[in-house]
Amino acid sequence: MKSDGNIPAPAVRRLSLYLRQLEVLWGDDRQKVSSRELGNALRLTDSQIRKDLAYFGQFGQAGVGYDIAELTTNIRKILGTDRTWNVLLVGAGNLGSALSAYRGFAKKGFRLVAVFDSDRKKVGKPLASNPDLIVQHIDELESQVKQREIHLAINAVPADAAQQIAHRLVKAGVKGLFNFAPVNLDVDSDVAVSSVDLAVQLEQLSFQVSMTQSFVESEKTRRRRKKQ
Amino acid sequence: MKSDGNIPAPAVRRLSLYLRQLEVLWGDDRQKVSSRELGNALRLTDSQIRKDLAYFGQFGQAGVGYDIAELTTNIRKILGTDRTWNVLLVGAGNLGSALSAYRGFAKKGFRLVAVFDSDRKKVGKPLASNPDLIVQHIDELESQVKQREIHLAINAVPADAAQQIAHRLVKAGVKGLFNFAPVNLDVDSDVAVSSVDLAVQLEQLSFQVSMTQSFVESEKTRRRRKKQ
DNA sequence: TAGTGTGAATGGATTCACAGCC
DNA sequence: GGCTGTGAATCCATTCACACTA
Repeated sequence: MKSDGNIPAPAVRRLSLYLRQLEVLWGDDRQKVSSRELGNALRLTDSQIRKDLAYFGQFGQAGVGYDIAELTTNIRKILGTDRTWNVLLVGAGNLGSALSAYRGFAKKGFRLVAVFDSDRKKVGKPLASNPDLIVQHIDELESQVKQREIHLAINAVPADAAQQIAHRLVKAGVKGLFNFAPVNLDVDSDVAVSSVDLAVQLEQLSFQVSMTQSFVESEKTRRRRKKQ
Repeated sequence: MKSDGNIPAPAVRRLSLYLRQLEVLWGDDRQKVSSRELGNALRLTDSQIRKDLAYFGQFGQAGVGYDIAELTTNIRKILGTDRTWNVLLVGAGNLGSALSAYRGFAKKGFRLVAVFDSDRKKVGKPLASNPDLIVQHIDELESQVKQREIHLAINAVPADAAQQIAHRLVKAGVKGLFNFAPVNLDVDSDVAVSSVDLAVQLEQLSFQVSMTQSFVESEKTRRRRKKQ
């Protein structure tokens, strides 16, 4: 594998999509795939896929394409998912609870090993949506991170607590934060943060829908109808 | 407001972040803010913020900055969130259920008005995490979309059903899809799609964490310790 | 012939730098 | 003096086009 000669972030994001598609092809018992075919499936150009992969090494065979099993293995290595990651969850509310039940994580090698909450009423009880996990009090956080070698955390606490929890997680030694609170987390530069703001996603849809001419027109006629 | 003279997608994404920060400032009873100050809070350059806003109009005052209330109103208009959007949810599983309870949507003017599932055991019952909503059978989808003027949908069904549901939603008249399934949805080009793949987000963290030298080093010594 | 890997060309987005305004 | 709005310059990502290989 090539060394990190400054790889574009968009390329890394697409790597995950390539992997997802390769897993589909693998399930279809396919052996080889070309950049063209991958591109068609993902609505990307073939040259982009070749360029992205070339950042990391030479995985293809001219005239043949890429070996699906081999490329899958290689992308997993690149993404660091050729191992199991222990993950902890902070926040046993609705969202946290749902995330703990999400099967997709385990499929990719992410193992949820601990759940924390500050609410004493929840502590000591199993999670409804995943009874294997007993909620621990947030003050157990630091010791558990060390004992169980946890490097990744999902932060599913309310917005007003998110920054403080992030700080504690980082101080405890967590290296990557998956943040659901609608705030910009401030952390050391050697800690990775990936944020999903659910409301922002809907806002983006709102923008795109509002832009499309067909929608604008239909809204106009709707309002005309109402006035009458 | 300027007409759509081809606006960069990244600029639109940042608009949501500006809005989020403006709401914080508004809560602090602030009147004005400069691009510099906004930039510091969001870790962006001041010129980027000015350029982004300039795509849509002239909202600032030289020497003074931007009026917080005014800019907030303007960005809401741009994003199309100066109105209420009716939203439906498909999939009353763990994730869908959690999403239905998420307060953040309502705060931004997104009103969840219907929930659908194919499981007859769930139909007719209220959602545990949001008892105001009664789960309807998926076959009610088409009529409800029309009757209740629903333009946005959250798709929280399993991966193998996601494409089929997306197709039905679009055919029923939904114009924007918020997709949680780990698949590339194929829809008409006038329909907006915004996808969040939770496992992909963790994969990206895994990559970033694996890259940092400090992590690589600590893993090496950990393995050494284990061998002894 | 089919398809990769990659330098060169293009296209976009970000930053710079400054005129103009409060 | 402080700050916006914006062309120009720079930086980065994507696409093109083709030499090369199986």
